[in-house]
Amino acid sequence: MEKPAARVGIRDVARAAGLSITTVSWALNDKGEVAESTRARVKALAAELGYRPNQAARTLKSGRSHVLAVAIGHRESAPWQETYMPYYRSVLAGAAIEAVEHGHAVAAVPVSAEGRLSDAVAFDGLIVVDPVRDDPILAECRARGIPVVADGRPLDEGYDEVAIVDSDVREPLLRALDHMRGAGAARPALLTGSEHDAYTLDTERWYAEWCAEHGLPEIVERVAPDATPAAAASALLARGADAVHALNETYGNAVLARAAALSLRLPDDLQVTMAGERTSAADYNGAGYLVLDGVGTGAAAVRVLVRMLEGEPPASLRLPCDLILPHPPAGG
Amino acid sequence: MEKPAARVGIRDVARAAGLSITTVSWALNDKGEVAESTRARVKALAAELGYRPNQAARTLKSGRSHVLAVAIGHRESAPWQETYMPYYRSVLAGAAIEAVEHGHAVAAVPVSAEGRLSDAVAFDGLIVVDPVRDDPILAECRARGIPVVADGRPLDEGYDEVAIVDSDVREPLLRALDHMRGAGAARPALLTGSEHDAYTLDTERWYAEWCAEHGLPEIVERVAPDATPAAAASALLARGADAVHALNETYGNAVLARAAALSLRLPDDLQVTMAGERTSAADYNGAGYLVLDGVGTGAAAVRVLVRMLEGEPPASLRLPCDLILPHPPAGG
DNA sequence: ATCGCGACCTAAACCGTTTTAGGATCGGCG
DNA sequence: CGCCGATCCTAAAACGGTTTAGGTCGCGAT
Repeated sequence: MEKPAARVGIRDVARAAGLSITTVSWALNDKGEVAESTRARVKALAAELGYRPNQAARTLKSGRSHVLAVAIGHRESAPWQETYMPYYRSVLAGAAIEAVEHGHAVAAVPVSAEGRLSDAVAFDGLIVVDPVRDDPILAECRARGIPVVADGRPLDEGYDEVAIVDSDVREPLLRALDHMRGAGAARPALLTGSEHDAYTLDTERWYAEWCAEHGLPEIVERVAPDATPAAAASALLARGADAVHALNETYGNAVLARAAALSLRLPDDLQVTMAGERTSAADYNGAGYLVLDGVGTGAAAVRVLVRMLEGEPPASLRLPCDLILPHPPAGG
Repeated sequence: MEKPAARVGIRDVARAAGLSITTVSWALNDKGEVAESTRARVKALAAELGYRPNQAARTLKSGRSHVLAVAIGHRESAPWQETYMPYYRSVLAGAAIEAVEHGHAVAAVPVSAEGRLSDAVAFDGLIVVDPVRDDPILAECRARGIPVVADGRPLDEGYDEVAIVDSDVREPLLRALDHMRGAGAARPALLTGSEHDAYTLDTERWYAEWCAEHGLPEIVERVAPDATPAAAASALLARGADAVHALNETYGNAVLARAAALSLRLPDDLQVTMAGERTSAADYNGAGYLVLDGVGTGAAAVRVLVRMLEGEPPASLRLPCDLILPHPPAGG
């Protein structure tokens, strides 16, 4: 009943057309010198036969797989899953959607615990989210000559061949802090994490600089790798913070949850801002958001990477980062 | 300065070892009859030389690319991006992580507007999220003999070769409705969407059956393809609903936002449940959640698909779906 | 008639693996 | 001595495209 459905290859098309496979290949790819009539006939015939070129063969010959990889993992812990994965998967989805426009596909490729890229799948270029210090992935790509786009500045020096795509967080962060101070915050705090990436380190530094500039005490609570954000949020509020900026939504929501448990009212009793995606939660929960557009970042990374694959030099890109302040109280 | 970094291939290893490429291939892949000492020597040498097998060649020969595709798109509208993409990308991320365990990579492959799968990348099997009626993707995969796992039951009959992975929503949905009724809801409503997939249609049917069973009026508001969830949420509350179940988080958050704007208190003035991921927002916003575990679903789909690729018959899988009821009021 | 050239097409090499089919060497046994 | 089987290894044929290096033909110019 079921035919083996033998795949139709270029040889089948050539045989049916009474032509050589060279001519068929040329006709289908708009290359070489082929009579226009022949070209049209071959194309029609290929469509009729349901010819689909074998991508593996194509890749083998051309060296181009049209796959862009997004490195996943190197943080396999539960905290990573909970805290970083939301952003990571937005980047992945944004990259996937953008890649379509450029005739590429995006693959999530694993990174082993030791930081080696899986060679389970062939890819032309790589997107790395939040490189860490002494990042083994960057080193490997350099050795293998793989074009890389990093989302977030590499901490290691000398990676000139790596293009950087990141969000301009500094300015909106300062505005958020200014806003909370302007609204009366005397003890604005920072809820941060334990990752050693540029985003975390920069946020901490900018917060510290801002505190120094305004003569305010630094109140920093760090979520330890094996601790919960809820615990850190509790500790922070116990230290008398009357405003909190959280590094990400997981941490920010932990603060909101703790505030709700303590029956604190936003923004009168406590002000909260966090970095995170623009979600519909921003419409009702009374917190301010530094909008990190993961989808847009993934898309931008793909655009940059595609240009690099076309031979252009690495061109970094800084994305604007919006600040959404909490809605005024209803009826106000 | 920059060496061409000529890729080292199996021939280079063979030459260095003074062996044939066959022996090297066998030694590295633990196949064939190779002296154990030789095998070890070859492996060491390959590692030393930095040999990485060319996946395209491997795929060409074996017919296996070790890439699992997740079909993306077929809904390119802005509402899709806002409402469905969050779930979609959870599935994608979950699939990507699980695939690692099985030596596979996951690629997001585009579907053209006409519903044809891109052939930009080779893959061994496909995961389709929420197939629609007369789904062209399913038809194409059948024609091409590609193994498929559907997240959500296909609406078309006769796709026996397609394995189904979905969440068991019915039971927790009924419990959520019962809970709201038990807490005093006289006009429990449904905020639903316009997609023609099993999840949407089933939810609507179960709600209707539940209303009939309890002699309650059906209050259904549907977010039209070109309308905003906010408008639908407003309309729903204007119709006097005192409890709402929302089809997804985007819709549910629209209800919460509207409730906040009207200064309605949860759960006294309004009860809200929604289907969605278990996010940290559930800890503070007073709504109940039907936990749709997109990450877990993606992972399960990969497991099922991998087994199919190993030759086993399609085995469908139903995932349990938790119901998280709102936290009791603080201090209660 | 012959040459040159453009237009169109083809045979065969090539990409880097895996796999098939078949050596070579050696010890043991009749 | 000759044969056999076990053991370890190799030459060459795939896999399915793209590309290189021609080949043939017809026609206008010499």
